[in-house]
Amino acid sequence: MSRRPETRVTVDIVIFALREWELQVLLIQRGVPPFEGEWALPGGFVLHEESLEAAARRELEEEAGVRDVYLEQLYTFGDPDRDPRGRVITVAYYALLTTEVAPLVAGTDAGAARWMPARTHPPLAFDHERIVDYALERLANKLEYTTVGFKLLPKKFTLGQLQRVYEAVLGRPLDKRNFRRRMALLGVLTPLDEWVQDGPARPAQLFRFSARRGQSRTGGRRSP
Amino acid sequence: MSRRPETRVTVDIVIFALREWELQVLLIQRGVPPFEGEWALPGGFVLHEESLEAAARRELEEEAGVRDVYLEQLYTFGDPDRDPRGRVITVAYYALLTTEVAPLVAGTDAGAARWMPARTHPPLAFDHERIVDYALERLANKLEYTTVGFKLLPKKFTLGQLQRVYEAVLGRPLDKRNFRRRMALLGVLTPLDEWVQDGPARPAQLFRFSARRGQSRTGGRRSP
DNA sequence: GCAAAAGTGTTCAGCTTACACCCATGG
DNA sequence: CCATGGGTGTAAGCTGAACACTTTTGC
Repeated sequence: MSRRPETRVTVDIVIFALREWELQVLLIQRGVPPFEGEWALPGGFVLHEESLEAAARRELEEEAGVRDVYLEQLYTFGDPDRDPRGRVITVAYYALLTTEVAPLVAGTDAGAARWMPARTHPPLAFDHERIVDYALERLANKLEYTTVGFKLLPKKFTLGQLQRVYEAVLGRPLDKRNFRRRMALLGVLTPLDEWVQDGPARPAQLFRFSARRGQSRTGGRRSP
Repeated sequence: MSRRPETRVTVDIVIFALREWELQVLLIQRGVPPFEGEWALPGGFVLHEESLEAAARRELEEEAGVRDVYLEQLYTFGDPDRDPRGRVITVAYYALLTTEVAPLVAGTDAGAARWMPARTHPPLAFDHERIVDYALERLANKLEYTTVGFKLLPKKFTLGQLQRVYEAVLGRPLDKRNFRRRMALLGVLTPLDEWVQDGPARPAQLFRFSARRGQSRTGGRRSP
């Protein structure tokens, strides 16, 4: 009885976080062939009885040690030759880590896992470059018509920090007054009675995000 | 040696076309269990050596008899219990048929394949309702910032027909003058020296679509 | 006092929306 | 002559982009 060649399904995750106000992605250095020694996205096989999102969340916990983060399906890549080991179809996700949980990620700067700038990183294994590029594009687009941006910040933040998030993701500077007006118009910012200092300058007011009922464009669907 | 339970991958396609200026989808009546006798999306298993898009195009040809149509990946559905036969992950696509090729589709009104209104159709097998709903939502969104709408029309069309496409997809009436100005501003309409009559009324000028170089938002990516 | 970031309004252009009438044709 | 869809302009409101100075603090 000839065994049919098997198709396997993986999830790969583009994990974004801000580090020193730069948008970075978490990459893993491969310890085994193929692409041994090269950098790749965290990911792994989908277990038989788990949903795709559950697989992605399991990998997030196993490889980055985080849970309850923003996660969204990106695209499914299935070219027959994308993995030299055989037929592997991957469902790509992207995740957004708040600045509170990002530092907790294992191997932050040593070991097999490492944060790298999202736009300038070493060549990646498999077709992972394409996946990162697409995730960047999706994230930048969603920033314009949703409130995903807040998922990269801590619970309390200043308007300057919020603007730096937008600038880091979009990759271009924004006008301070226009930006603040636009955010105010969104109606999702609650000012707090707290002020903090960022540098040797005037203290800035803290705000928190509060999604509006009925218009919770909190970042789009997790699944349709 | 215990055989690991296998995960299989399918593609399912929401095939849209306009019929009598109504947005319809092509459905297949299942001849075998599960869901025997119920309506479902056309689709099938991904072969071992073909890409996901190739699988979708093969199904389009096998089940609808069409090729060279607009096709875009939608989302991947992978809940463990979405198919009673076992673990089946499906990569959903949607396709847009021009009014020229739509009538050629097999079993147009008899047999196992049938066009049904996209918004009011019988209950569907598996999780196919969700897929159709999501495809409708995606299509309506893309109509607003791309030129996918033209993919549902013949090469030559009148402005009235173009407007009916938009109204059918968006599900609401549009203002004629505003619509025509907006289309003109897009700069993708080439007027022809031909006029046709739609009904017992004044003849309408024909136009053709011509994508502009450098801004070919022709409907978005087929793959990132 | 100087460097650094916070905070704050106005103007202009372009786009979207609302809205009504005459025209050409077939029956 | 009437029903049907084709074709056309204008005014008001809204949105996005450009743009500069004062304030508060640490050093």
